[in-house]
Order: sequence, then structure tokens, then C-alpha cells
Amino acid sequence: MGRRPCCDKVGLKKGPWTAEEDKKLVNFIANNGHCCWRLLPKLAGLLRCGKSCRLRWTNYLRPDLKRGVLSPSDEKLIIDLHARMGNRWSKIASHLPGRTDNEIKNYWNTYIKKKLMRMGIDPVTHLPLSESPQLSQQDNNSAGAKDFCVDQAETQKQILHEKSSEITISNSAPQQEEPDQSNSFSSAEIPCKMEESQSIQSWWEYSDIAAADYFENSEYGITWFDPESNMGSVFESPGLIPPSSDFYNTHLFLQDNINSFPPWEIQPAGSGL
DNA sequence: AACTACGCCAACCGCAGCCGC
DNA sequence: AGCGGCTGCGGTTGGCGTAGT
Repeated sequence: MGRRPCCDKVGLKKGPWTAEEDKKLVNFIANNGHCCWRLLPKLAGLLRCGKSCRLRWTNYLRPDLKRGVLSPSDEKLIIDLHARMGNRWSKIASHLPGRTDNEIKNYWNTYIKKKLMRMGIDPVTHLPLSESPQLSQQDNNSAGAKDFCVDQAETQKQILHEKSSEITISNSAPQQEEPDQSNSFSSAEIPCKMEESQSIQSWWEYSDIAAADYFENSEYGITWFDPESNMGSVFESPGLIPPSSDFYNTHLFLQDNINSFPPWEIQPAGSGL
């Protein structure tokens, strides 16, 4: 026996919503809330199924929705969160107030995915296309992609913990506010979060997985310049994890904030700096 | 001007998880 | 514990607008 449909679809309307329908739905929810989506259409006088009403409300009519294009920082955040969570659009959307999972999913599929592809980054694994063994499988296996992201993050975390006691790095960039509880900041923000002479160990505790992405990068090092002495030193990553979107995020951030954080620069490892 | 191709995005579909009984 | 109903989620579709020929 097949699954019972979510509602009796005979005589129910499908397709685009009219202004009249929107008005009915908004008025009803404003007056009564949405206690039960299944009953709502009948009570509101709509020839729609409850599911359709819920979707229309959550994706389009909700008063707290933000409309318009996503900002560059939103985009960076989405990329960063996707690298950590995979296609968990609702989880990603929860870090972007006023944005819906559907909107972010569409934005990812129409803009970000293509942008990453153009940059040679696999949008599923966040690894360079040439080094992405997951690519062929991931295309048809989103569950695998989620697992891979989790595995990758866990591996990075472990590696960084192993290395952390050996490394100390100093930085004259200004310190910023504590991270919020959602731990949602982009790894691109890392340079400004470090304190002078702060060890990677304490930084790791502070910044979670993003720190691992940032340092465990096999082909790029992070160059730090002391603006007072005009001396530079290079931290070259250990060469264990290939570049990921965090390099992309970081590079963009530095480009955007070059005047605020002039000491920071990313160079290919072994470039002589 | 007509046709085609493409991109965007709202909406739909079906599965999974949660919860109450 | 098992079942059924409801909701949420992610993948996919289809309509519309626009650019290109």
C-alpha cells in the first residue's frame, strides 16, 4: 500500500500563488497563527494543501524575511558553512537570519557552485577539482558528501591538535569580539581574531574547525609581517590537507580588508618569503 | 520579429524524523 | 514497540524573463 498523500489533492490548486491567496494566508496567520498546517487551508478559505501554504509562508510571506541579494560576507559565510555541513541548507540558513533554506539552496546552485567550479574548486568537497577523489561519487551521493565533510573536519581537528603544541605565531592585527555561540564566523575572519603571541593551541580552542582549514593547507603558507620592524616571517602549513574553500575565503577577506589588516598576506608555500 | 537557449527562482515532490497514541 | 499523522528538509521541476542568433 502506498503512502497516503499529505492532503486530498482533488480540487486543490497548484502553481504560482495569487495576491488574493497571499492576502488570505497572511491575514489568517496574523489573526490565528499557524497551529496546524493541515487544517489551515480550510480554515483560511484556501484551495491549497497545507504543505503548499507552509512553503509559501516560510519562503515568501514571513514578515521577518530579508529580500534582495546576499552580501559578499553572507556568501563567504555560506561557503564556509557548506564546507563544514554539506548540503544541510536549513542548518546553513539558521546562521543567516531572514534567509530561507530554499533561497540559500538556489543561490548556491545558481551562483556559488559555478563560481567555485570556475576557480577550480569542487563545490561538493571544497577541494581542488584535480585533487578531489570524491568528485565522481559525490555528484550522485549527497549523503556521502555530508559524511565526507564531517570526516574531513574531524581529521583536520585531530591533526591540528597534534601539531598545535609545536607552533607559536604572533600578530599585530587588532583583536575582535568573542565568537558567538553559533560558532558561525567565517574562517576568513581568523587573522583579526588572533592576539599577540597567541599560540595555535589556544587559538584552536577559540576558533574550532575553521582554524584547521586555515593552517592545514598543503600548498599555501601564511605570511605575517610586523609593520613596525618591517620584518616578515612565514608559517608554511604542514602539507597534509589540500587547499580548500577556506583559502578562497581567506584570500577574498584579505583583499577586501587589505587596508585594515596590511600585515597579513597569503603566498604559495616555498615562494621564498 | 521570431525563435531558441539559458538562467533564475518559486513551488512541488517524496522521504525522513519526530511525536503522540 | 509499533503505527500513523504531521512537519521539515533536500532534490527537482517548470514557468517566466532575458540574451543571443
